[in-house]
Formats: sequence, C-alpha cells, structure tokens
Amino acid sequence: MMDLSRLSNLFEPALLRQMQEMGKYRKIEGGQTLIEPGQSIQFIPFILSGLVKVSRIDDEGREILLYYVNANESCAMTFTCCMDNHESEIRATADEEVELVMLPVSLMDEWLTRFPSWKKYVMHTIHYRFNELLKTLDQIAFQKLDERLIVYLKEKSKATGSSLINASHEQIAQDLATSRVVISRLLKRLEQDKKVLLYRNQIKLLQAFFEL
DNA sequence: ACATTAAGTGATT
DNA sequence: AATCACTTAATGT
Repeated sequence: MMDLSRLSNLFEPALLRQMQEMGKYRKIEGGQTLIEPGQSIQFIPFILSGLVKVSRIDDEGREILLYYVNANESCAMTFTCCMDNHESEIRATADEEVELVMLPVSLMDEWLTRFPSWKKYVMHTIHYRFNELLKTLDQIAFQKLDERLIVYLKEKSKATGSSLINASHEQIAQDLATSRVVISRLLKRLEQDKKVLLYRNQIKLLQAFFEL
C-alpha cells in the first residue's frame, strides 16, 4: 500500500489520513498517457514519484511542451478546471515511471475550507505554475524578436547596399520597439555564432549571416 | 584628464 | 523580454 508519511511536513495529519483513505494509488509506466485533451477530469493527480510531461496540442495535432510536474507536485490545471467540471485542455504523459495518488475531485471544496495546508498548497502550486508558463511565453516572444532583428538587418543592408550597418544598439532598439539591452544581447549572440562583428555604432554582417 | 555616450552583464520581475 | 543597476570601452572636448 502507499506510504504518504513523508508528506507530513506538507500536510496536516488529518488531511494525510483522508488522502490515504480516499485516494487511489496508481503506478504508470513511462510513455503512458495520463489524460488527453477533451477528457473530463474526475481526479486530481498528486505525483509521488517520477516525472509527468504536460503538453498542449495545437490545431495540426502538434505537441507543445508546457511544463513538467515533479514528485510532490500536482497539476495546477486540474485545480481550476475541476471546480466547474471542465474538460482537460492538456495532455499529460508519464515521462518515466510515475507513482501517483488520484484524489476525487468532489473533495476539493471541502478540503479547501477544512485544511489550511491544502489551501496553501493549492495556491502555491497555481502561483508557481503560472510563473513557469510566463517564462515559456517569454521564450517564444524572444524567438520572434530574434527573427525580426535578422530581417531588420538584412533589409538595412539591402537598402544601403553594404554589409556594414551604421546604427547604434539604441537606434535599432527603437526601430524594433524594444530596449537597448535586449538588442545588445541578441547581437552578442549573433557575434558568438560568427554571424556578425560588432563595433561602436557599426555592425558588420558576415557571410554566414546571409545564410540564416 | 575628464565628461559623455555606447555597449556588456548580472540580477530581478 | 524588460528594467535596473553597474561596469567597461570608445569618443569627444
């Protein structure tokens, strides 16, 4: 049977007993799917060990990684979804062998009011996950700007008929509606990748740059 | 030599 | 990605 005693620093004894009693223990092989988009949510999964990959499926059926759920964590989506009997928006798969406890959704309400530790845990999970998502979102936006900068430099080069661009990072930043620091970092990366050479107020586009 | 401006970096949100 | 704070490098006077 499952042993939840090591969670005692996370939840109060009374809650642990409830989890022990009401929760269903499950073990899932690596690669197995936990839940698919569209399926209704009946359980809150609490991961005891292993790693769960949570991803979103786009129109063309491609998978985009949202985040991983580690041991002692739970899926933030289910907290918000299950209150209103929503369907899953995500796919969850076991990245490696996973042990988990399935907690009935029906207990959520009661637990939130009865157990301070549960409330705290839920809040913490949602907050943590939200920040994780913000991070991935930023990365996507960052890649976009990266592309825009390359296009910008190419156009500038074409317009002047030269591979030597005359502009400060500040000016470029203003053109692309971003901050100087960001441009400096992107250019630095291009320099490290041997695509450009950087000088004061000047950028030399190397051969490799035009192959981007 | 000193002041000013451009660019580089780490940490934080 | 944006902002802040701070450092370092280049330029002008």
